[in-house]
Amino acid sequence: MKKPTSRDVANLAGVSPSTVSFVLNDRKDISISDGTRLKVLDAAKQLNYTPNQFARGLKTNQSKLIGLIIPTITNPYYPMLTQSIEEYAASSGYNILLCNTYRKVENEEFYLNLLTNKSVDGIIYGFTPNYPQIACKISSSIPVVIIGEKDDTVKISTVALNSFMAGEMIGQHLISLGHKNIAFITSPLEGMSLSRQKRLHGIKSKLKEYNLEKNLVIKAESYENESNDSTYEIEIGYNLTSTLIKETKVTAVIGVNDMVAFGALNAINNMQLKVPEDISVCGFDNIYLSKVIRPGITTVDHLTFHRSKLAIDILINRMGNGDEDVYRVEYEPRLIVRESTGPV
DNA sequence: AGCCTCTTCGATCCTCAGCA
DNA sequence: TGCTGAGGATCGAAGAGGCT
Repeated sequence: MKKPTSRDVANLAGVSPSTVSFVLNDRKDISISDGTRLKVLDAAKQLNYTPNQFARGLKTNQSKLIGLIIPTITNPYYPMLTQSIEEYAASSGYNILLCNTYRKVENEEFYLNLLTNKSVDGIIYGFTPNYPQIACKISSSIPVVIIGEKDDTVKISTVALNSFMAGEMIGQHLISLGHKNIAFITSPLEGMSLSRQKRLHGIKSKLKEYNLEKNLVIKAESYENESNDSTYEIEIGYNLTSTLIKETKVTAVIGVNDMVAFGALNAINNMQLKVPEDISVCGFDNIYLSKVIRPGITTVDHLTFHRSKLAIDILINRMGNGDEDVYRVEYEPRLIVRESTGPV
């Protein structure tokens, strides 16, 4: 069975292929009689015709595809990001090609090359690139926008979140509740995780303001153990918190993200302690689960939808109008206080 | 064998002819 | 003169076929 083409539609309707193109693309600058228009639409419906996107791209030099690169799908933050990007891109007539790097540099490079070969119209990074040199090189031929950390050395438009401020917000919140012994638990801090480091710096800076910096306990999983298992981050939170409670007298635990905070919550519950009466727990990202579980997790919202929308707008502006400017937009995070944090 | 030219795929769009 | 719609060039890559 051969897929019907515009020529088949034209033959059935008794018009030329160009007339089919005018009608189906609803060209306002060309007048077509209502009778011809109806004949074309009927023929297209009868044949169940859909335009061949590759052929269209051949002529227009547009694939209407945007490549979205994310580091993992196991953390619900990234599906949330993907969904908001997909929805907004669709409303502008674009489709998304999703690439999951599993936080591996070689996968990132592979997908960048794949997306270039697939002739996508633009690329969105859902995180700060681990390979900025390659991303910069590709951005000279394909529009690229990063939804990640602000980095002035990278000449790519970036829609960032102030992770330092996010850390400060959490720190200030816990201090205002009277917490003096605070722990920060995290997946590996080495190498690639700029946002993890900035969150920590923000927390440190706020504690320093109150002369509490020395009280901060930092527990990080080692880089060698980083995995793509779907429960990996929850396990880190669980294991690090279990050790923490045995070894120290912390009254508040900050997870590097909500998933790690979930693990902390489980560990505390398992040790017959109460959240927040015995230990307060908070995280970052404001994923939907942090609102659903009990107690709800105090966290920092990333304004994911707004940032996704802006990233697509910047990308489409460059794809459509050839806008060469490099934009660096930084959003201020929002603290979301829920039941998992309380007074000491 | 190696190189070059032509053809093919399907949709789009510019140009132009026919007609009222 | 304006409306309508046909003809054909064009896009990029791959394969076929011809020539040296």
